[in-house]
Amino acid sequence: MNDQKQFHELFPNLEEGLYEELMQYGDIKEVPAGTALLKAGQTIRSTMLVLDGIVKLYQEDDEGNEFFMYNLQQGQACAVSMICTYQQEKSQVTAKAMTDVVLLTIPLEYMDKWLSKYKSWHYFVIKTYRSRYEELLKTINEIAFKNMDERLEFYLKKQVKQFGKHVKLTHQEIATDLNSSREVISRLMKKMERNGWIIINRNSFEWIKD
Amino acid sequence: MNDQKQFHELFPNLEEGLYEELMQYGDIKEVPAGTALLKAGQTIRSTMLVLDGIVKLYQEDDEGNEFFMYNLQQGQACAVSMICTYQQEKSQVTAKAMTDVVLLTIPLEYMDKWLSKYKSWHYFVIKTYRSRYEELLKTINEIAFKNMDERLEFYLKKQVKQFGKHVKLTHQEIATDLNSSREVISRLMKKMERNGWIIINRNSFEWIKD
DNA sequence: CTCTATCGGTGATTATGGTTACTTACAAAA
DNA sequence: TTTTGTAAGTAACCATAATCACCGATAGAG
Repeated sequence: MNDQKQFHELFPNLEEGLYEELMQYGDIKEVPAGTALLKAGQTIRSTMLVLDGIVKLYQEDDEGNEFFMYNLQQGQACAVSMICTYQQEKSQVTAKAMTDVVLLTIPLEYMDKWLSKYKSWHYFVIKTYRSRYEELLKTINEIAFKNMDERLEFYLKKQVKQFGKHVKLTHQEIATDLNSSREVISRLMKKMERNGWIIINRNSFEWIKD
Repeated sequence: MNDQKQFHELFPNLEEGLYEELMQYGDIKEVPAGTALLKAGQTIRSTMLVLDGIVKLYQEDDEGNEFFMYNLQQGQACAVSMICTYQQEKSQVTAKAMTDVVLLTIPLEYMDKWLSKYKSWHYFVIKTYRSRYEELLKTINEIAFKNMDERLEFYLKKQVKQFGKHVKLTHQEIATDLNSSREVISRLMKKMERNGWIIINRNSFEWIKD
């Protein structure tokens, strides 16, 4: 079975019985790009594993400002939904499908059941926490110690790593992610172009440095 | 036994056998205020539970700038050391005893053993991750969306919550925690004093608002 | 009691990045 | 082909906070 095979590759090192239960009780959902998967303040009833596509996690404040945290891609799980699922808590963050996305959603009750039943599930959960925690540490590092030009470079490189050299983002979208303004991003990107790091196109840019 | 009793209160809802093992294999360490408990780049071999005192967790960049993340107090555990312990990874953060501190350190091998053996330990680990992750989210919120005056207020309130109305910190120490400069903090605190929020003393301040 | 080190207060200046206000460029719809 | 909407470029200006320079206050050390 194709799904089964692909699943083994995306999430390696789980126990055989766990794969079966994941297939049996997990719910595969296909959502189009742009779908909101998690809203700040919402109560969460299931955990998400990403099978395909890219999901963006970001913070939103009361005035509607946004701040990019990190992306999830295939083979990764949403730590926030795990965390919240646990005690049916409310999310502090927002998640959005950046591309068409295929998800495996796992109802709350299995989260808990599998933790005692499958050691590999336990490790998976821990690993998910750890890597997301580390992403947040990196993000804090950026925002606490660096100026806008360095933060922009870090951000753009991250996008290039995920989407390839040719990234489809407007200056406005980038500005929103960095909680800056379009003019500032345009200025800085123009400078990067003059320095031969990128080529700016309408609605996209191409990374040519390194 | 006094230690045993106190331990039950600090870390409630663990299994009886786990309390015994914690007592047997955990190592109680008393360290004086100012001790570095975790250094960025260091490999970690044990997890820490805080029995008494306050431990500060902060980031440090290459140029020696600091940025305060959160404090741990009695009844809390260090998520970073749990995370790093797991795969013997290197710490990205620094931890320091802010007061005289009593710790229970747990060697790496028991971390893992207890996860399969005691369900309550499992929950404890998960809970620790969750609450620290949420602290980081709040920190990101502050730094991403707020100005210095609001961040300072948030920071000072946090200290008051932990140390009481009378907090012993110099302006320089506060500035370092917020990765700002002493002059900026002095100015803002003077304004808070004029507004009747605090009383400034040499080496300390008192919170009088609310 | 005096000296010295540290802490805190404050004005002036500067740098970073946010804001305002247009302009130009492009692409799809009419 | 003209219209219209959105993206991007740019200059001028402003706000926040970092930096520089200095002074006064206070607490310990001698």
